[in-house]
Amino acid sequence: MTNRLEADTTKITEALAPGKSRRNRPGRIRERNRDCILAAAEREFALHGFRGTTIQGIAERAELPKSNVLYYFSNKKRIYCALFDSIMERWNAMLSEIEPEDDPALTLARFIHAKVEMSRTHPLASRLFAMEVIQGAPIVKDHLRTTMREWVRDRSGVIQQWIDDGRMAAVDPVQLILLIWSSTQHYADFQAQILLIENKAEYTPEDFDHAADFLTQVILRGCGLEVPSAEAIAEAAEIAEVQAG
Amino acid sequence: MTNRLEADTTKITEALAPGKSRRNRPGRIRERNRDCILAAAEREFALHGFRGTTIQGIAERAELPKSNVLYYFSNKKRIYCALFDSIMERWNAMLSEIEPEDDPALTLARFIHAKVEMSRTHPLASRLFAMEVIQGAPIVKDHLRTTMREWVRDRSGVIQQWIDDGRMAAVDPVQLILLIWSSTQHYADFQAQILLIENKAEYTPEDFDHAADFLTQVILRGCGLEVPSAEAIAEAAEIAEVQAG
DNA sequence: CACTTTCCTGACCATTTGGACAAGTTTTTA
DNA sequence: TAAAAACTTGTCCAAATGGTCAGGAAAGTG
Repeated sequence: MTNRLEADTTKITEALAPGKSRRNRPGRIRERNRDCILAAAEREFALHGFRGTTIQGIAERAELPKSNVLYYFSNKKRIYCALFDSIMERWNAMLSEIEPEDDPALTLARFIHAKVEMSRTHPLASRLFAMEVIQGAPIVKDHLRTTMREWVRDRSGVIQQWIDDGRMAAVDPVQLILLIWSSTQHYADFQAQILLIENKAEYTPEDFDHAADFLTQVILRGCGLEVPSAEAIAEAAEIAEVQAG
Repeated sequence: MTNRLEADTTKITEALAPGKSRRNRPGRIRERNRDCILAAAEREFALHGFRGTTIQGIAERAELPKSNVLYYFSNKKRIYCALFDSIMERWNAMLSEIEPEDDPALTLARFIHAKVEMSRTHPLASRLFAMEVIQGAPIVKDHLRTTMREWVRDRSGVIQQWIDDGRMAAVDPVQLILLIWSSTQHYADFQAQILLIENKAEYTPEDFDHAADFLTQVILRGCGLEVPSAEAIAEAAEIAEVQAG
């Protein structure tokens, strides 16, 4: 009954205490329930937005009493913020550095594929982010103004260098990043529309591959670049993963 | 005190009764208030989604008592639906027909420009639509399954014909339409993100022109098409407008 | 002008909301 | 194993919600 206000700080026990079995490690209950609540909240918030989501709704989806949810997160906003913390962290992890020496075509192709993959594996996070931004980004405003702005500045600098070196057509680098961002995001955010138009009940894994290939083709060609082979892209992605891991 | 339930049908008096002055034409109060409520509702729904929007909030923005709002629209859902009726109508009006004989480059360029223009003139409608689709399109589901599917089928048929005739590169026509849709929509829906990244308080009119030109360049080139001059695009748009009017 | 229709709105209501809290149970620790 | 810490949850509450309704004001009509 003690730590009510600080109850929603992340990762109390970072590493397992030595000698404790995994099953009985302290904090495991907290971890399990937090994860469960966050998963439920992600669905609810992505479905109804911040104001439209009720704690009761989250609780029901998590199959916990409302009071229990409020034990772990002192109020609705904290749940919402906790979600964005983990979403932003994940994005930062994915969006790797690029260097002027890198190959433009391979780098862009890899970025497109990674972003589509993100839409496939984390569609709810994508929709949640979309909702937040549509509503004026009240929570992630700071993050966009700082981290993401910097991220875009760095990347567009490298792209501009590629252009100056004559390695690709002269297109506005920021616009190019926005184009890749929006067209890839779209598969997660507008899933309902796409499925209805294509008369399908669900995406198949190939849908994402096709989408990524299509986007790579059109955008790279649009930038005056040769489209690398699928193998080359996959290979580049693997190298990047090894470097990151 | 009579027509409470049918109060929210559109356009009671289609034409002005002859001999009536415009100021005193019956139904003018209804029309004015309905418009006012719908404008307020558009902002609120685009900002908070369906569940997150309150009638009280709409009423306050429209500077009317809540009861008055409920006099014109018997419940929240009716307001929401009325909005989508007008949005869909506007879109249908904009999205003109295309023929296999048309020039691919000019037609696509015009479509991109028209869509960006839509993001500029009706950003709230765009965001409202985005919210609706993210939430699974509960209201516009039918429209997407019928009208919009047909629309995409027709267009992609023509594009496929262009490809078969060797007039453009072989790209998936449906994916192409989705790409144009998403990249143009993005400027309205993710306005907050773009402005924060570009460190601006507001869009300038040129921002939209730049965006449209950029997208035209990259997408058309990506489809193996020559990019028409800005004048040619503007001219084609005017001709289309005359034909539509 | 009288009378009908349309418009307006304050008062009201059942339900839901976010959240506080106390009294309990379970788990961890010394 | 007993005390401490962590966890659980039913109960409660004030405020907000969607929506009703009756009764009055204004506008339109013959």
